[in-house]
Amino acid sequence: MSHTLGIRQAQKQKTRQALLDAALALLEEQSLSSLGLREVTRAVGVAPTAFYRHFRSTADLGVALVEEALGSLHPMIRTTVSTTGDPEERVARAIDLIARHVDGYPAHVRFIARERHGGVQPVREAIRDQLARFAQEVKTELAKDPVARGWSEDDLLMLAHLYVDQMLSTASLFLEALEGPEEERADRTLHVTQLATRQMRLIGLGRQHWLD
Amino acid sequence: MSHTLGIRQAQKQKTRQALLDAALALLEEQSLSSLGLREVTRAVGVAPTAFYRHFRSTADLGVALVEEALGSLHPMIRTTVSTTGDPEERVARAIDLIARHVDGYPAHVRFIARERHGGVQPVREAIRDQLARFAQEVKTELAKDPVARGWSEDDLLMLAHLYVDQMLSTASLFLEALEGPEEERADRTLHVTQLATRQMRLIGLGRQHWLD
DNA sequence: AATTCCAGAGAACAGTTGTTAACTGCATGG
DNA sequence: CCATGCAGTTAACAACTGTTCTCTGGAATT
Repeated sequence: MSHTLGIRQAQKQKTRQALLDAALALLEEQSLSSLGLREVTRAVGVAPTAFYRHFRSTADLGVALVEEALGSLHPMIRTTVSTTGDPEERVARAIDLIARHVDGYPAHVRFIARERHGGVQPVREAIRDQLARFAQEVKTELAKDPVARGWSEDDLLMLAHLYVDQMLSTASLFLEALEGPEEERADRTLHVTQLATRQMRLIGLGRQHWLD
Repeated sequence: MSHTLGIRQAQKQKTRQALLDAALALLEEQSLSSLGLREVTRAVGVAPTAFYRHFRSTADLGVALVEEALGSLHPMIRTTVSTTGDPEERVARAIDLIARHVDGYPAHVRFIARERHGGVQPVREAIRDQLARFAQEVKTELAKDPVARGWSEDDLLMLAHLYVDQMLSTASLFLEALEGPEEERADRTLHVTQLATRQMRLIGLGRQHWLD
């Protein structure tokens, strides 16, 4: 579908990606609202004015980062809350998937956790929209389960939001474990896994007895 | 207990509080990591250098704000998860308490939600510590309930953390409803109340069937 | 081969930032 | 009453910020 783009466009996208990468790295130690455009271009090695060829402002760049961090994550949702296997196995699989994702893309996870309630409105909205999409997808996945018989649409969405929040909370905990000193890492990761497993299990129990 | 402090100390505390108030107001539209010390002193109407008489840095001020926002909240915990009344009534009371608190101190709630995963490490740690204290208090309150018979200490703390996270999430939703346009406020507040009620109810169900 | 386009460079702008030093005036304790 | 302490002021600093305008070299188009 995408015909090979010329040298021109390719080089442009390359610098654009370099700007996004540099920004993401800088955002490990600060918030988006304090990220300066000069700071980003300096890290990439281009002139400050080059920034404007790609983004209107750092807030604009932030919205693009939301897309990069969450946009490609939708296919994963289906497998995370898939219907196959017994409940206990499903919980273990979901948490393992979260742990792996945090391991693979820690900066993305940190960015989302930080800017979800951060100081830049357009970015907050972009994250909220993406998470709402996740909740919708989780909802349609939940609806497939026989346990969902007799559930109202509202209740399904309510539970979906609870799951999405729980996933984010767990991801954030895994990230904190990852940031700590090397020697504590294994212990803390295990601890988070156990905590998250039991919380998910408890929510699952509430789900089973919802219609009593 | 506190003997009346002299004119000198009183005036100092007054400016200190003015700095905290001004900072909190400025933080409604940005994050702490982008808050400048000059910005704060300008808003108060004092010289920039006066700032140093009270705080080493804006990060230091942030830690003081955490104390102000959460420190005085501990007595409320007991009533929020109190043991009296039937489960449904307790849920309603807890959510009503949260809604009232968000109404009374919206800036404090926003600050905590924003800086919990924000870009300033000492502030993150201060919030984490306070929330851990909350969890401990919720845990001892949960332990009083007959339903908690046979629960391990770990499981009690696991549930306590789940409740604390849920409270924060709910508070944040109430805040969003409060920030929206006047005409939507009532509707959105009601919607959040219903959502939070059902989520708490579901967690309560999981709690009841935990030992099956 | 000649022309247009455009990503990035360069220089300059007014305004901002945190931090230092030396000061002033007034409440405080001897 | 007088000497000390200290909250807040004033002035100055080098460094930094976002944004504008002008320019350039090479890819893209004709």
